[in-house]
Amino acid sequence: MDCSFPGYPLKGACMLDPKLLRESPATVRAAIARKHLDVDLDGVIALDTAWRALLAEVETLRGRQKAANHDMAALKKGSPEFLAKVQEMKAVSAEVKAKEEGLKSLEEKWHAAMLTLPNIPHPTVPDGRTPEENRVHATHGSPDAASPHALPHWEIPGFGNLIDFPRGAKVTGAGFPFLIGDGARLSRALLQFFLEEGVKAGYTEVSPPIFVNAASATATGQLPDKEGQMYETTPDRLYAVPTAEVPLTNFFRDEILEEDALPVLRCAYTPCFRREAGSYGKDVRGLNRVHQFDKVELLKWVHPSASYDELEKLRTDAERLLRKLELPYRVLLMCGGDLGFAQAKKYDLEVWAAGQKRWLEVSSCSNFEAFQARRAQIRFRVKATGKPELVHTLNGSGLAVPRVLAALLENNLQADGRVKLPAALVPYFGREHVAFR
RNA sequence: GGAGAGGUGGCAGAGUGGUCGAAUGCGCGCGCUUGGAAAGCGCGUAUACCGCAAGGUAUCGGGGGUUCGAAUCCCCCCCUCUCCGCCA
Repeated sequence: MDCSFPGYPLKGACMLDPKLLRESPATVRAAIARKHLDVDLDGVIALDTAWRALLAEVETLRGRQKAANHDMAALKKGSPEFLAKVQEMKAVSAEVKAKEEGLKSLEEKWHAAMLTLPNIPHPTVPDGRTPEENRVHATHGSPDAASPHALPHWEIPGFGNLIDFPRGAKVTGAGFPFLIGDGARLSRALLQFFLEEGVKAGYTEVSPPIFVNAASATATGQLPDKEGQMYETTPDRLYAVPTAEVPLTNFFRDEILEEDALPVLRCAYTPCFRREAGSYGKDVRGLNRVHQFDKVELLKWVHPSASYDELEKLRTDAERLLRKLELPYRVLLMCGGDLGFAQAKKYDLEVWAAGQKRWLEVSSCSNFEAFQARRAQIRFRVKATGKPELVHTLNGSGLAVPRVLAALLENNLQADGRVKLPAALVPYFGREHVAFR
């Protein structure tokens, strides 16, 4: 039930273009430096060279086999010439077998090594190593404008009536809260609002499977690097999706689209499941970090020439949601060190949570250029040449529900203990106020 | 879950051990023909990798095996369809 994995990703699909490594290793070296990664580039290059040399040897031998095969077809079976040829080719066959074994193991090493090479950051990505060095690209609304009654959402009187962590922990485990009454209703209203806005912005709504197989998780990079971060099912070895990005991106895996079809815009709501292994600390309180949460994801498959325009539009589409919700937020342009392995450029949207007095990430809008597309083999046919070329993929949250919900509760808490909802949400929620009892 | 039938190029569909990257048809592209079109005729029409190039190699659902040689034989897996069972 593992869909011929792990054979799948070895079919020549790696993330960075091997040609780039050969023709411009300096570019790759610079990218590694800008992302502050520790990669043995020289080792990768050595493996690549060795692999190519051995491949040439094996192919030459196979060529001999093929030629002999051709000759033997013309010979009389069982004739002395034929039998001599068989003897001769037995030796070649043994040699091919031995070398192929070496090639296979070398190829695996080569592939693993190639997977350590990160995507190249875009020139507009600022230098920097830590999150503190991300550039504040824009700020909208003022944190000071939030309610003077603001409290961290978990301290709001009656919060437990809307979001029940203890019972969630009893039933499932820590980080799996129940949403009840207005909590559940507000969450649903937000989802509905996000989806409707996504559709209005031109994204086609999709409801994808929320379990994926290993091949899909590999194509989008969850495997093998983040294996421990996903929930895995037994006995079918399916993975609960950490984001809709995974099933959505894989929709076109191993396909060639028509150039006219680009860009393809899609949005999807899914619950998202994350083990969050190893992330403890004070930022995990309340809804800030949970193992299951609802999110609408925005996805784009675009022509390479358009991907940076599309990134700006994607960011704008996500921002619009926060504006309509009248939440103060800021846009961060991620620096090289905080960019992420697969991204060429990334904006984070952070909403102001007035009770906690801190910014919460609610969206991350990224251009992967051809990095994901290469691994997932998603291409389009260039009309002028008839040849396939990799698409560029982008994605961004639009948006993650729990933190938005938290910010709404904190920022709009009134003296009477109720929360007043922004006008845009009222049609979806059905009332103007959230009550905690 | 049980039983059976299948998975070959954009599609349909041949091919049961060798000269098969794969007949034929459709579709598509270019050209001829035509006042123009249809028909007809001719040519072309997968992807990836290696190579400066010439060229080579791989791929017939996936993986493994037998063999000098596998689309073709053997084993395992996946998927689709039909019937039965079960079920929201």
